[in-house]
Amino acid sequence: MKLKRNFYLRPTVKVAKDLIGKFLVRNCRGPSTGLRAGKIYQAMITETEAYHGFSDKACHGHKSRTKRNEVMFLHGGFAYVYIIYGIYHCLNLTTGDKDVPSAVLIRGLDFPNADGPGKLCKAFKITKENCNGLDVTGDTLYVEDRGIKPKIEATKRIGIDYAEECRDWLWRFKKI
DNA sequence: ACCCCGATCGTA
DNA sequence: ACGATCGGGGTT
Repeated sequence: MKLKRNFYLRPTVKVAKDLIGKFLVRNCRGPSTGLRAGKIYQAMITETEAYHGFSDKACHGHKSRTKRNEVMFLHGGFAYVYIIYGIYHCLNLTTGDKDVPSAVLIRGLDFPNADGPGKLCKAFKITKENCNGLDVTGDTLYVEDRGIKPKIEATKRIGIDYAEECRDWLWRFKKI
C-alpha cells in the first residue's frame, strides 16, 4: 500500500531506515509533461541517507533558506530534487515538521543503472523541473510498502567530508 | 560580475 | 585517483 503522510511526519533518520525495502513508483501519467503517458517505473529502494536540521553541516538547509532548498523546509512527504555538479539530479523525500530543513536522499534502487542518486533519477525520468516540490502522497511519484523487511546496515554518509563532526554520523542505510 | 564548490559518475 | 561540468550561493 502507498505510504501516507504520517509515514513522513517522523524523525528523518527513522524514515531513512524505514524506506529501505519499500518501492519507489514513478507514474509518468502525472501532471509532469514531456513523458510518455502510461509509463510506470517501480523498484525497491536499497540505499538512503538522512539529512536533518540546523546542526547537520551536511544538510543543504542548515545555514539558510534559499530558492534551491526551500522544499526542504516543508513538512514531510514532498520531493526535493536538486542538481549536483551541474549535470545530475538527486531525489530526496522531505520528513518531519515544517520549517526544519530535513529530507532523505534516495541513493539506490534495485533496478538497472539505478545504483547511485544521479543514475536512479536518470533511469526514472526524475528531474528538478518535473518533480521538485511534488507531493509524494499523490499519484505521480510515491512509495509503496509491499511487506518486505530487509536486513539493514548503517554507515557514514558519502561525499560530505567537509561536514566536520557530522561526517561520522551513521545516517546512511543500505540493504544487506 | 566574479569566484568557488559540490549529497556524482565514468574512466583509468 | 581524477577530471568533467554548470547551477547557485555568497561576495564584490
